[in-house]
Amino acid sequence: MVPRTDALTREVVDLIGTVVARYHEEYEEAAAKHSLTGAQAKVLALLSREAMPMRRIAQQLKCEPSNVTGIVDRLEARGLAERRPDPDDRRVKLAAATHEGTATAEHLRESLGFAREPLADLSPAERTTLRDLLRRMLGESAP
Amino acid sequence: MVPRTDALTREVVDLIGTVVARYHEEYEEAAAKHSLTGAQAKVLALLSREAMPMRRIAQQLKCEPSNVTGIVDRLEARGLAERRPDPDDRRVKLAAATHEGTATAEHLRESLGFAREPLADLSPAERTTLRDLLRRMLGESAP
DNA sequence: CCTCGATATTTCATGTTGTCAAGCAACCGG
DNA sequence: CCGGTTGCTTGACAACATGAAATATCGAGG
Repeated sequence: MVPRTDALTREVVDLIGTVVARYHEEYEEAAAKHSLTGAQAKVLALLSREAMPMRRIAQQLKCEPSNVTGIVDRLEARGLAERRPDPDDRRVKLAAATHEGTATAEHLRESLGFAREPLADLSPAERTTLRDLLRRMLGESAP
Repeated sequence: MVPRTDALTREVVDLIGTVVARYHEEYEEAAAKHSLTGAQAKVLALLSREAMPMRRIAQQLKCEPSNVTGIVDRLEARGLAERRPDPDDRRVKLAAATHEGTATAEHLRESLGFAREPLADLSPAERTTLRDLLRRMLGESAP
């Protein structure tokens, strides 16, 4: 049993909190550079990989589908996404990134500095260690 | 130079993204259990440590001071926080957690499972390693 | 085939968070 | 005491988020 007041655990949690905060900052900042909000950037990143029904976007974002309607509306209004009918189910609308949307998502990924800057100080061996620790932390050790 | 497409770096970034997502989920969930939003919970956590001027809350949250007004308004309306005059500067209002606010913040901290659950699988030595790597990643090696 | 319940999306009402500009009160240096 | 700055609030507005109700479609059972 890990006592809640364990100084080491507390410190790690604090550090993770800092990582989370910084990640968000950079994400919002990168999105803003393309005149996107964080939510719009997230959806666009999803759609740039594959088209998907509104309902699935909501699941990924962990929010209500009615919310997604508005976000996709705004992406669509700017020509970054579009709605297509699903040939298999006429209830479903498939949201997809347009050409321009895919390009924007690409730029976004590139300008997301968090990938390189903070990790640059770590050697490959350290990065491997970090990867393994994060994996275990997230419980991906199961198979 | 670290190539952007480095598979290891990419994987670590993905893992961090997952950590960030999970952290947020749990934070919002824990806040919701006390009928608080994430922003309210964050401010309450700050205030439970020490009273501070509105302006400083805004700095910590990285948002406009006018935004903080509303959040503290809602906390105040529920008796979790209060505004006190600053004896040294009559322009300043010190926001402080009430008794009940402090108690709520305490419960919040406890119900924030992220502290223990995911780290439980790591040995103390591994946690130390993780701490050191995170520290270096965040550039705290500077002294 | 037809109806009934379930599903996918949207619309509407409402609340919270966030920005920005404008306003007021209080501080401070000359 | 005056003028500029600082701290906070207010107002208008956009985005995000939820929940309830409306619409259209699907699918299974009668």
